[in-house]
Amino acid sequence: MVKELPPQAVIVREGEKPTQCCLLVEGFACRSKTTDVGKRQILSVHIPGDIPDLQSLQLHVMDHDLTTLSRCKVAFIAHDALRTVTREQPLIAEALWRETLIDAAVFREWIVNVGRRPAAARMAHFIAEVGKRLEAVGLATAEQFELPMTQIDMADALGLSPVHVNRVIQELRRSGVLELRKYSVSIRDLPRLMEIADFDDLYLHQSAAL
Amino acid sequence: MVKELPPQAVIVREGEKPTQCCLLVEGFACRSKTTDVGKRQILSVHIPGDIPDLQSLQLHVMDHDLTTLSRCKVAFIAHDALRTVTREQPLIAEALWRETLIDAAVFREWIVNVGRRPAAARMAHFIAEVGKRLEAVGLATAEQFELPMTQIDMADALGLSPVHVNRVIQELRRSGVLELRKYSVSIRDLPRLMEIADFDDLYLHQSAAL
DNA sequence: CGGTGGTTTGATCAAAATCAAGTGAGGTGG
DNA sequence: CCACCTCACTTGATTTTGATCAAACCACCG
Repeated sequence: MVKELPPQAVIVREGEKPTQCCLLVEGFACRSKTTDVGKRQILSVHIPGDIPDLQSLQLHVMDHDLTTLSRCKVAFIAHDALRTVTREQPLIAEALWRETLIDAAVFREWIVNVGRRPAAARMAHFIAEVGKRLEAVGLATAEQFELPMTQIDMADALGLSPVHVNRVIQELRRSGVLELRKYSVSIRDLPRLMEIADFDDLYLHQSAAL
Repeated sequence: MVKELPPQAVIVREGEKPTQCCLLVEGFACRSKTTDVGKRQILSVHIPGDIPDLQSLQLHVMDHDLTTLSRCKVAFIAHDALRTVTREQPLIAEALWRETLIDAAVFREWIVNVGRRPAAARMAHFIAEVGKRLEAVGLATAEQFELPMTQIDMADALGLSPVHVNRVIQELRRSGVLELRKYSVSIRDLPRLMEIADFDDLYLHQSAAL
């Protein structure tokens, strides 16, 4: 079952117990949590081909929200159906398991990003990651892609304030590393970006298995 | 195959391709990454019963280090053996998959912790989490347990400087929330700690499935 | 046109980092 | 047995990074 969703639409909310998973067919989505005091943290950004709530197949209650960033086309797959397949086809189960493990690897890198890198590096790392992932699924080059996030969204992804995000972007622009305007990224100096970002794509586990 | 390891022993290192998983039988271990500029970030802390490198069964190259914190007893399980079991017993595969998904849920919470919570809340959250998890496996109460980490280790887990960790601990001590000395934690005011921490154990997914 | 949401700018403030010394408890070797 | 070393913890002073506050600015839109 395929559905069109507008930007900022909640797909699943923390506390819910979904009976289906959501395959992102078109558009961008993100997972997030909000603290006590109303501060939001984005946990991951998702692109077409991702199943951002695949974990709900085994973890019955959502511990975070899943929201669209842009207009999205999503396909819903019933847990029952998925479970039938995975029980009969262990290799498919393993492939899906692997997907969730890559997800976890990205979370780990985000912990490092937010915990130990200064603001500019955080920003650079985030951009580099999204570019790499889009490139891997053939949706863009690593140097040029759409990114339908406001500076406020990026702030929530990077654990920074929106004002500071704005300043970091300007700094990266001024130093000729990248352009970043209205939902679109152009990387001018990829090697430099990677260096600022301390980026190593190992954690994306994109190389063919084994 | 069971092995005794001293504190600070590397179990697996980033870049390696292990052929076995490690079940922690006794002691504490942690996963970590180190940036460019030599800053370490601890990604998770592991207690007896955990299989901290279970992901290596499907993700062939380690994207982080796994190290002991205290003296540990670890059992190694060959990937081959594990794979045989999981292919024949889908329910076991699912249980292991579920474990890795809880792992991921903890990573998500750590992103929030490090990205959006002030230092005292970070500390409190970390302590609350470890207590809860130890309690769940019957190794301690949530109020009183051993925690073989130096303040430097905690700094690396929380994305803070060691000096600041020290000050935060003193503040929590002074306000009667907890004692924290020489590898041992005593929580004096658990409700208050939970409140400071903005702690909700939902993300640990400890309640019986479904 | 006026509203609204996102971006930009400047000024000020606060949290946490860094720097620099000291303290103190084990552990080791002379 | 004691001097000494090391490592963790502590303290104070200072600096830095990034947050907050407040106000424009600017497009796009109904």
